Amino acid sequence: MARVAGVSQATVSLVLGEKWRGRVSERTVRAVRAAAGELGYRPNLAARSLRLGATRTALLVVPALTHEYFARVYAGAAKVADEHGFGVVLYPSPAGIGPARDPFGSARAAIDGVIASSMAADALAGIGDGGLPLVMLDSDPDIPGGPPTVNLAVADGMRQVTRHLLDLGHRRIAHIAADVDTWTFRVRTEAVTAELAAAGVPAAARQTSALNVAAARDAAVRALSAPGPRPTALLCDDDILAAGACKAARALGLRVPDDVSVSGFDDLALATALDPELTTVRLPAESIGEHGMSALLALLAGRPAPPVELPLTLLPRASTASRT
Amino acid sequence: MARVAGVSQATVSLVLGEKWRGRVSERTVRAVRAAAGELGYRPNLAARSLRLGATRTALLVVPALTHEYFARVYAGAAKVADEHGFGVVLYPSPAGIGPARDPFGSARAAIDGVIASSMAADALAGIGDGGLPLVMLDSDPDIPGGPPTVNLAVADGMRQVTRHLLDLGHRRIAHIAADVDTWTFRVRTEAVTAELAAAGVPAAARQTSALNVAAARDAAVRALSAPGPRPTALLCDDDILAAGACKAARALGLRVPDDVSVSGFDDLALATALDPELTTVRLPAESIGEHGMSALLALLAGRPAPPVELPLTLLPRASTASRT
DNA sequence: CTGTTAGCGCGTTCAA
DNA sequence: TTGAACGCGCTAACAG
Repeated sequence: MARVAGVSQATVSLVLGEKWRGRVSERTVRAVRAAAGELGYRPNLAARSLRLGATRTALLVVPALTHEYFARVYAGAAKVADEHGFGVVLYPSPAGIGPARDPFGSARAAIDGVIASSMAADALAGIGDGGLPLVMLDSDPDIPGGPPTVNLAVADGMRQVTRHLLDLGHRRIAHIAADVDTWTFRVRTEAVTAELAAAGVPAAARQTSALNVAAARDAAVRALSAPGPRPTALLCDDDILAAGACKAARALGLRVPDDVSVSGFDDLALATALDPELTTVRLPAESIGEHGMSALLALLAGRPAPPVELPLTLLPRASTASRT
Repeated sequence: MARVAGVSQATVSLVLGEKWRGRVSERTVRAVRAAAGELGYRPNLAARSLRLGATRTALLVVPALTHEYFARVYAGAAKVADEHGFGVVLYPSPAGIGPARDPFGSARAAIDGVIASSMAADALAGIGDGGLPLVMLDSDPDIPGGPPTVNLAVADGMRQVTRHLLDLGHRRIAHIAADVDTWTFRVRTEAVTAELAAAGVPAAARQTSALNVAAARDAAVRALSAPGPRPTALLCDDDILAAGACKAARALGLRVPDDVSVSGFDDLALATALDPELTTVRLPAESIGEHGMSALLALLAGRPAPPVELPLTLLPRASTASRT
């Protein structure tokens, strides 16, 4: 207690709470601040939370922390949270390799609200959303009256890649799809199908794969060695899948992009680590984190949080080329 | 308040705290539990923390969340934390692109202890280590009387790679070193130097590089096009650097591993995404997280936490081959 | 075996 | 302008 610090106690609260407009004298304020500095005073968060009923902490639920995308979403959310005196704690959902089942057991900090990223709607039911303010990132926006959403223009991004391949003259395009049942991946498949149909090109042969390099390699081998004319382009749902596709091509003696073009999605660090560098679509991951946190903040303040949709940009690089 | 739930209040505390061995009757216990279920009762963490003076939460400080290694350390730490009713909150240190300066502002949950991973000793001074129990991961163990440490046998790992290249017949080995001033990287350089000297092989030409692919590529180009005989192997401090090295080789018209061998360190997902797959050293990331949390738990319980050193294993893959 | 009481550190309201 | 008193929800000690 900084009452040793000269004057009183409630005064301290006023000063450190910046609420002394016309209540405390300048001199006293300086005294309190000095004392607080000397004693290295730290307000007790637990007591403050108890009194205020709020913890100024948000929970970010992600399917898997090891995917670079979510680390960037976290960074974005943490940035704007910090600007408002909020904290963010991570909860890697059990759907991934996640350790715990209950966020209130794992990230046991008390929580004012939840931000869920790229989660299946039902996986979220497990979360203790007992009336907690909730914002959904990169999720199905079609729920009327549902929580506020911050979305990526995933469909448009996928359309851009498809068109890019089409423009390069490709007509036999295989789609390496992630077999993850979330909105973000369902939309990708739909967009590819629709865009191809609109161009009057035969529907893509589709192979599904788990989200890892080895599985993607196998899927791509299947796509490339299927009966009938060989695809000239492999359109992948994710950079990780694209990495597997490149390996598959090489294993079959095909060169990228000379014999087969490969495109990714996400623009992970991986995309430029590969050789040739991956044509892919950049996702504004930090930005979606920032918008998500802003929406949650709005919710907590009782303000409405209008839905947001963030644009994606195609990054043509060396892994795609004209059909020769 | 679950006192509406039948009996009393302190009784509830006992029941939910599993401390009613010979204090409360079976019947009452059932009544309390039923009521708690009906009312969807959630103990208030803030109040509990206030009363107990402990938050059962640990802070994990990492240099950068986007590096897959730290995500895995977190997963390990979170796993054992959860087993003990603890939570883990992440604090990406400002040294990286991190958002905030003060962990008590950013990850504002109150903290019982701190686990610092791969941090420079001085960067840690900024952390509010005001007498907080501290465990250091993958850090300089040479501080006597310092905090408990959990270390990786980094030197041994680096020795294994060096020996591997030596055994393959390489005599002109260039070292692509990360220019990050932390123990873990300093040790790598020392180990390479020592092992080469022990084998009576000329010291490695060394190029330093920031920890990203583009910088590594440039560094590797410098190493490969330096005056004098060209190195036949590129020994890299990290898989990311190795990815850059592979690109450099190819840009110079050299084949990996036929013309030049490349080795990495960390066994990231990247290592098997590349083609050829990277010879690298596997780091038991989850394991170091687990041991770190265990050590912190020991500290909090007043038990001593003996230093731990975890072994590393060499993973020979396709990016290294005999000198032809 | 069960209920009562006190106080953790803070913000706030009320009286001086 | 400031000090004193109350209560947030919980648990540990003690009284019944």
